[in-house]
Amino acid sequence: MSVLPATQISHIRQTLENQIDTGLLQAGSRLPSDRVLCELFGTTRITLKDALLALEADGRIYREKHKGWHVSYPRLDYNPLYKLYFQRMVTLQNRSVETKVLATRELLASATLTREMELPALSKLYQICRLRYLDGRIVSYVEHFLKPARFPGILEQDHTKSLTQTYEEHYGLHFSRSRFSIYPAAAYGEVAQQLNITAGSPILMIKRINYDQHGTLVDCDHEYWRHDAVRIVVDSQDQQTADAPDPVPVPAGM
Amino acid sequence: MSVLPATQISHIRQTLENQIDTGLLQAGSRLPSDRVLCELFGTTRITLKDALLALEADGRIYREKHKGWHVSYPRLDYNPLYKLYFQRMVTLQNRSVETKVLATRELLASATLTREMELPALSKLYQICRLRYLDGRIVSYVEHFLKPARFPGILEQDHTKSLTQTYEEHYGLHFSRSRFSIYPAAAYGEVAQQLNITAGSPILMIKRINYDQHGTLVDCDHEYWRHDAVRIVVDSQDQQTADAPDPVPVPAGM
DNA sequence: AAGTGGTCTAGACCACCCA
DNA sequence: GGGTGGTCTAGACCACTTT
Repeated sequence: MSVLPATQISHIRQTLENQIDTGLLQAGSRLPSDRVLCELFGTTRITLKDALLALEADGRIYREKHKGWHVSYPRLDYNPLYKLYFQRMVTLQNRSVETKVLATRELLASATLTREMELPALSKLYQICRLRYLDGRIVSYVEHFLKPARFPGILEQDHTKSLTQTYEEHYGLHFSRSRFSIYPAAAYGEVAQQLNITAGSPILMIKRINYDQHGTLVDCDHEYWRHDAVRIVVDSQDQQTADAPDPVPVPAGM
Repeated sequence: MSVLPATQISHIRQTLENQIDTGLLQAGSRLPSDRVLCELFGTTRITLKDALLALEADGRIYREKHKGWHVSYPRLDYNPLYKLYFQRMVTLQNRSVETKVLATRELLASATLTREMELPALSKLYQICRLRYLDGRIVSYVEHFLKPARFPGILEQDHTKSLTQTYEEHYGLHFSRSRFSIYPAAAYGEVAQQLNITAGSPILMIKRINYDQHGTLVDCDHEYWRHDAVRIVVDSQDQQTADAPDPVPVPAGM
């Protein structure tokens, strides 16, 4: 009764999707090599790749460079309104997180950062680069940019645990406010390398700007997420934000 | 002094990106046809396509089926905490929105919807399908699912203006709370067709469940956004949500 | 009717991973 | 060293849009 797929690509996609949905292919399990799949579906590597790319775009499968295609795991719920400990957000979902520090350095703020953090020209920043593992798998590459004046000596500290916690314990700082900007993008260069994905692969970008208890902008971070690993969850219960004044009726016809 | 790109793909990508950044290619303008670009870069259509797909994943260019590649427009800021009128959110950014109603019908809730809306088995729902245009371009395909008991006769009304407004004016309803779930996905079938994109193209999925002033779940909607057309913006200013109790310190080493 | 993008074939070589 | 995925070539045919 069902309509036959119009193309080989959608046929391959639907077949694999079906095998995943019915549990024949489980989360984390590896698909056969592309040459084997080509044989299986009687097609060429390019056609097969188009089907796999569509499943990747949909977050159903993922790949690590030179290590084949795997079935994706359930997404982590990321709630931007749950401000304090990222680690706690993860453990509440019965999952585990690890953090690896890649580098800490002082640098000159780029043009984009200068704008985003409202800095004067030629400002210096501290940068902390980290890699986050969810249940043992790499899920995000994170860059923190800190205003040096507020965090003397922080580059020498241990950053494998929560940075937010370090802020509180050593600098008496807690966040009163964070501004998030979230959008789909692609990974290149260092980011793609660290996430172990092909340049040009889709990711989810999460940028965050943080203000301390005095309302002062103190740091920001750029999180590059594997796009199949996360879901943004927001609950607007009885909230009214500053930039949402009393609503005015909109003219008809809009 | 700069490192030469390792591959043709990244060379093509960087060249086009540069032309866009410097304004030589402006938002909305069409790239030359793929055969012309192949000639220009001395490569084949498949290699060129890989480069264009990477730029598409990054939201720099977009395509309409059989109509070529175009430079993307600036993203719309979408603030889930700004609850009331979507139309107003758009006009505040000095942009224009239009809505086209595609279909209205009564249907049996799917398994997924039944779970998401906490319905008993075999429930009926009203469905309203709409297409949203931002500055004249299609940006999202939206499906609303309404609990029929709460909205008698609504299928016969005009849905080209704000649905939220209709709720208020005709059914004395306003939202006290909305739960959002946002994640990257791919477009297939009806969605891809209406958005005029190729099946398997990346999109941004925004699911929303709405509660009225009595805290009762009344409707939900599924928004399929062109993934380069939107950015999620959240400001957590002094907010504490119900599912974020007093934070407990996390054991060291997490 | 001409031109465009979408799909598809049948190969090749290389870089990287693992045994 | 064998197998894998990533890159790349040089074509073909079809569906769709535009003129």
